[in-house]
Amino acid sequence: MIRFHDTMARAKREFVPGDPKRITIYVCGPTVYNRAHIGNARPAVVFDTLARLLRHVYGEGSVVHAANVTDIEDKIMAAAAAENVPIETITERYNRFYFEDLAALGVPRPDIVPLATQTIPQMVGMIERLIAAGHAYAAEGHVLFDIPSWPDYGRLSGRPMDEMIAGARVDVAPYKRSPADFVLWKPSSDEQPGWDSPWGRGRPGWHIECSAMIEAHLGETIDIHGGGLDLEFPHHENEVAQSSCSHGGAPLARYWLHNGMLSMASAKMSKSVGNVIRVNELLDQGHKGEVLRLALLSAQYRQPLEWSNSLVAQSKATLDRLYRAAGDSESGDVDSGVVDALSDDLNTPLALARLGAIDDPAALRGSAAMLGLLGETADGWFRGGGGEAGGDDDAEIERRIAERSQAKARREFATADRIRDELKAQGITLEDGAGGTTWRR
RNA sequence: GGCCCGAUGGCGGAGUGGUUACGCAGAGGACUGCAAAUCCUCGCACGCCGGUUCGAUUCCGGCUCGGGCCUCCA
Repeated sequence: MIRFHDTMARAKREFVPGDPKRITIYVCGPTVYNRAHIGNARPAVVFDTLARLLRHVYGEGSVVHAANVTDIEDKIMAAAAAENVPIETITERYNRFYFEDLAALGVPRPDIVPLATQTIPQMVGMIERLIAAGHAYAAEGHVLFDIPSWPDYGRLSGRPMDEMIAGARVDVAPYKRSPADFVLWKPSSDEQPGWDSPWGRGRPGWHIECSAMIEAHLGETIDIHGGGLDLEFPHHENEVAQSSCSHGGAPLARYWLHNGMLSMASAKMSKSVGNVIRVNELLDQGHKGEVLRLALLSAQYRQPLEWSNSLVAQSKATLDRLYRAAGDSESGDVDSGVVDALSDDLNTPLALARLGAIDDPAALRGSAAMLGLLGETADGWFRGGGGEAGGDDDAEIERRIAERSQAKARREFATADRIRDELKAQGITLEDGAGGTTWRR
């Protein structure tokens, strides 16, 4: 039995998909105007792991995993203006970087990656239905969602609606009927990107994108909606309102899963605070993507996670040990203890602990795949990354080792140790085993 | 201010009403020419104050501290 903590229910619930042959997952993706930091990568890694579990349990072709890319947004427009280029230049660049970074973390491209700019007609259609149903209104070129028209507003995030309406503390635009009403569509000037609509040339608000993309690609009610905890309000709350109100009250998602935030220096990692470290920076520092992935999975996904050098170092050490244990074996059966741990609200730390207890190298490798780990050979893991980093190539290393072995055979240990020290200086560690000497970088 | 979450050993991090992980780091031992790796052993914890209970780290209440959302945010 799989159980997930459902934000809407505020409790763990047994997972029962609407259709076990087609389990639908949607995760809010990036707005592509700069490079992803490691905090942005957490939901991608978490929900990729979730998809791996579901595919294992329900069958390879049973999961449809979608994650959007927001490629029209005011920050993108600002970035494009700063470089004096069209927004496509910005969005295509960072879209590509985003999936490159994720690939390094062992996250494959989701099955469906809709672009906001290619879903405009669906958004317009949804807005029209919301207006017709009395849940939205047009005013001064804008269209706004009418929050008082939807009594369930606030249920997901557990906020009383009347308080929110009364407590809006930002400047309230004059065209809003109620302070908390949010924008579905806004007008664009001639210079700004825009699309023709019944309300004039304009562009969509952020929240409607996800609702429309889910409707277009996955249907009215999906099984799992994921995303960062910081999106719970207002973004997800608004999605619920838009989708339910345009679908005659049908729920948007059966299960809402929210991952906790990554922090650094004890504060949430965020661009506005500036305490971010980008995925590509970490990779450039020589950390392998799999190490970063393990670090992200070292805490259960709902918990906050403090990012630090020590976390990365510990993850590296753990992975080294796992690779040594796995050796060069083929991938074998998945350990049921690992599946059980993941089935309990994706308890990755417990799954990792059980992984470490597996004796059989093939089972270890097969089980690690559930977490997206141990994806390469042990040789590749320990010896890869050489060559261009300077130092000897593999053949030269082998020659030096042979030289040292001969010295050892003559019991000239000073010579043997000198060779070992010289290799050590190049980052090559030797291990004398029963079957001869092995080495790793 | 409102709403919500967390507090476990040097560090990371599960879990449990009564013997509790696991990893990293550390100590000792085996092995080794010496190392490395591996194996064995060891030490160290459940924020504070009450309550319930035969018994609480685990349940309840209060407190303190930390964090998140309420504005863009994974």
